[in-house]
Amino acid sequence: MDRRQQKTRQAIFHAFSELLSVKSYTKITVQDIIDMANVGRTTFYAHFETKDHLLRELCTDLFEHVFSKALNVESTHDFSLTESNPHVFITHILYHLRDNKKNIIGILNCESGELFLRFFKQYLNEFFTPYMVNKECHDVPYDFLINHISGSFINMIQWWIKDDLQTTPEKLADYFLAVIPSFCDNIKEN
Amino acid sequence: MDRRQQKTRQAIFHAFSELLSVKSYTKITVQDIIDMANVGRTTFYAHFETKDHLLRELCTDLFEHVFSKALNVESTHDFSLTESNPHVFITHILYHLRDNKKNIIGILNCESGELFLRFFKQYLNEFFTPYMVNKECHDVPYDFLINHISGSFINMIQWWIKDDLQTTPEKLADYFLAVIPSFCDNIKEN
DNA sequence: ATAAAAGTGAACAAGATATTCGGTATAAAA
DNA sequence: TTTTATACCGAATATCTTGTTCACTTTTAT
Repeated sequence: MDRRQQKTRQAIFHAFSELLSVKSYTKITVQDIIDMANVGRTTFYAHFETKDHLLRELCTDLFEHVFSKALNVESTHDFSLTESNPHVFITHILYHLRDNKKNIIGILNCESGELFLRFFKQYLNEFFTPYMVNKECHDVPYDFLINHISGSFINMIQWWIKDDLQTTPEKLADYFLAVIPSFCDNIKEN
Repeated sequence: MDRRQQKTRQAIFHAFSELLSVKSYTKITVQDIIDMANVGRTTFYAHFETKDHLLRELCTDLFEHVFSKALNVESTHDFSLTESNPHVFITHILYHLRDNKKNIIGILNCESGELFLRFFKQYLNEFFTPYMVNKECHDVPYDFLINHISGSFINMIQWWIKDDLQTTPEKLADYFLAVIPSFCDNIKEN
């Protein structure tokens, strides 16, 4: 790929990321982005169809990164039977989110995280699914439960950010597992 | 208050409500609203500073209504010691939400429910607080827990709407209580 | 060296927000 | 009933944002 393309693409991503840590997504204009990225208007639209597509790609990159690492851990360890695994993975994800603090804060900060959250939830659903397969013991529908777990995770992240990421990932993972019924069994055996 | 004011205000609210059941909040323009409400542009801005303020007021009205009814039940019954109360109240709220289906769907439908959800959560926090006072038994911070419960409720509503309100309020209240640890104790004694 | 690809900036159309202003209709007070 | 205040009207306007077009320049690859 052309070196110029990479550079502009990176410049746009970087500018967008910077802006997200300052103001919320809806308030950011394309003008803001191209000013900060120092690229032409035409160039922006050559790379990204709309501002939404840019966000979409940023989210994809971010989650791909965060979850691939988490899933690497999963593949190097034999995960299916180790009882503390959910805790390990959750902690990992939280660490990676904290590393990307700058990006996610702007997206989640109070308003307009819909797109981000939809992405996030999608990844989480996929992520949590393996832990759910044999948990039909609860008297609630499967998709209600998975929705509840993923939603609770996201909700926790928002709480975390509002608290300015004071809580450690380990402690947060504890809280999460303590409050989610499906995983309670696992954690209480420790 | 001037009769004309009431009429236009009501017309705007009604138009807005109608539009919300057709298209999502962000897609609705002020032009749409004043066309449907059949009022002048100036009039709209005389009543509401911005479109956001209109939504804000609509939300306030809605929640005021929903929760006041729920709290009425609370005051007529002796709530503090009846074990099935949480279930009764939650069911009530769900019924009222279903009655206002038309309004909330447009706001929550996929995008841009931030404002609504913030309001909702605020009310829910207040609502759930009395049930929390003596529940420090869990090994998670109090505000984490209340955030988790309110968040789970909202998350459930979104699941419900996506499912086109198929589930009955009673069943949904069951699911909710089954999945929320603080209330598990109550429900399991039945 | 040259053709292909990428970037530039200015201009433009379309659509939305929010304000202004002179004039009209209506409600409440005299 | 007349008067007065105020709510409403609608057209015009300034401003902002998005997304496109076009003629031109720079960079990369062969």
